[in-house]
Amino acid sequence: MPGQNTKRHAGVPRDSGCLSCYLKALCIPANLSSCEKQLFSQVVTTCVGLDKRAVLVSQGARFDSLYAVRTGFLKQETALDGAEQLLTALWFPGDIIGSDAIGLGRYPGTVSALESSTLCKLPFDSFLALAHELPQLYQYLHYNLSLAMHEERMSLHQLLCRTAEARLACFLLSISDCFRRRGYSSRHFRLPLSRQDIGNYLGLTQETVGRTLAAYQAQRLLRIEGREYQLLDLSRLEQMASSTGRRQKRR
Amino acid sequence: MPGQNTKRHAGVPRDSGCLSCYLKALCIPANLSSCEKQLFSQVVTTCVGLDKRAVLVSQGARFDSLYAVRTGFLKQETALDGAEQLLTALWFPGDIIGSDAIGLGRYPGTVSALESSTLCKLPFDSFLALAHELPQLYQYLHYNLSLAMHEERMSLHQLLCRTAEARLACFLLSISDCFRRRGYSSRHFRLPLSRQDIGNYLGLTQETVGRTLAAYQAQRLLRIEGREYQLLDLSRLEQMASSTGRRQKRR
DNA sequence: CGACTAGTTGAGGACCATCAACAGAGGTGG
DNA sequence: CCACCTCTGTTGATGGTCCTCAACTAGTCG
Repeated sequence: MPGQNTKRHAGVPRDSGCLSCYLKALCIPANLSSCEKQLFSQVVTTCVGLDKRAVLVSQGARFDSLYAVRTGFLKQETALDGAEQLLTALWFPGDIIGSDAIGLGRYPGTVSALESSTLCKLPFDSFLALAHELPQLYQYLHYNLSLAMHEERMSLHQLLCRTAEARLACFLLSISDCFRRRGYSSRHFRLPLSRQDIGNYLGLTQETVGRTLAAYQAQRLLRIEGREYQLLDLSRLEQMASSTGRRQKRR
Repeated sequence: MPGQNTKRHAGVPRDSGCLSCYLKALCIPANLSSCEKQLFSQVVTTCVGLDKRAVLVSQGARFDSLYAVRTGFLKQETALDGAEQLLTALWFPGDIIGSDAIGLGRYPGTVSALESSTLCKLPFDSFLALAHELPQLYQYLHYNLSLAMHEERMSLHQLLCRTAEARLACFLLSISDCFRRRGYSSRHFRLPLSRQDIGNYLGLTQETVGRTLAAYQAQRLLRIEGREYQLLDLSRLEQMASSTGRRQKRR
């Protein structure tokens, strides 16, 4: 349904071979032989390009494909019946979009690009058909779904009983870790999210997010210029992130 | 590792045939033919009995089996480095325990029985071997992992920006729905959790949980006697549960 | 009986949502 | 060029929510 998208790239479908993709160590084919990667490549039908702010899938649309992120940065927003808008997921290069839609049969939120991005589309039917030949693909699916569920559960349960200060520290550190695992700097990165987006992700208001970040800067824990973040004191951030309970005990 | 358990049933291994189990419509074999259920039955090696408070698996133990709940009620507690203790999952009859351990290779929390319970043990190796024959089992796994991830994500993201009042209403309604789906009363049930447990699940303190429940009773929304809960006004509870944002706007 | 656990109640104050006003950046049109 | 709008982010005042600490009751177990 390309018509639904507000903006799109001219669609430069890059050579979509997984063999030559520099993300192959992060993405699905990681533990396939090169012969199997060749097979897998055939499932990757198109390489989708998205401009900044362009919509990949709309909330409620029927699920048919997973997408692997090649370049860029995407978010998922889920609207509830009220005026409420939750930011329910963020994706980096190497991540798979859509694994929360398999069970539901519909995409549970609107996915859009935070920067211009390129993605590999994996039609789920073809994926399952291939998985019948290559059980490693099934395994990949279990392991990753299970791991994602566990990590999501742990981090959200932790956030539930944390102050705004600790929630933001958790958030920045997990973003930092995402960049680190992908070979970028863990201390200096661009995070193209508004204060409002961050607030929607963490269950805080934009004012609180702004004030807390300002307090961090005053304490020389980090430096922010626009949407560029520079983490200056990772160990103290970690300390704040894991500070137990909602409040500091009085002494 | 039965030796790790503090208490156990004498181990009455009931006839473990899935064909005769009255939960078969809820549990994994739901969409298998009766011939395939027969095959599946052979994977279900033992029927484990647990006394109240007995431990099924300890946090950090190596993952080897899923467990299906036949009767009873279980919880998972995860200890973090601090003194923090989170209640990260609850399971009812028909639920599968351990799907958050597949990716990690270890059980992420200590699972114990809130009432005396019986479970079917499904060694994961055998499960995968059988799934190679019966791809429906793989499908079952994907669909349910994906659905569980999505529901967990949505409910926890909602809780993040809700007041104690709304969090508790969400919690009670979701428990009520669990009972309804299993054919029990959705308005009158026994919930063998302490205030502390509920607080650990929702990110609140036991005092706040107690006070909020007392306020509900004063408003005739529900009645509590010990750990018996009777929901008197479901529609107003639903209204509180979905009340948007953290505070009521002033008028 | 004392020891322990689960639950209740009250006082005080930390935390953060809310509302409002404002500043700067970027885009548009005349 | 300027006037105007929108979007994003900042700052301040105010008060509701709920955490913390403490004291107390009731029930259970030895």
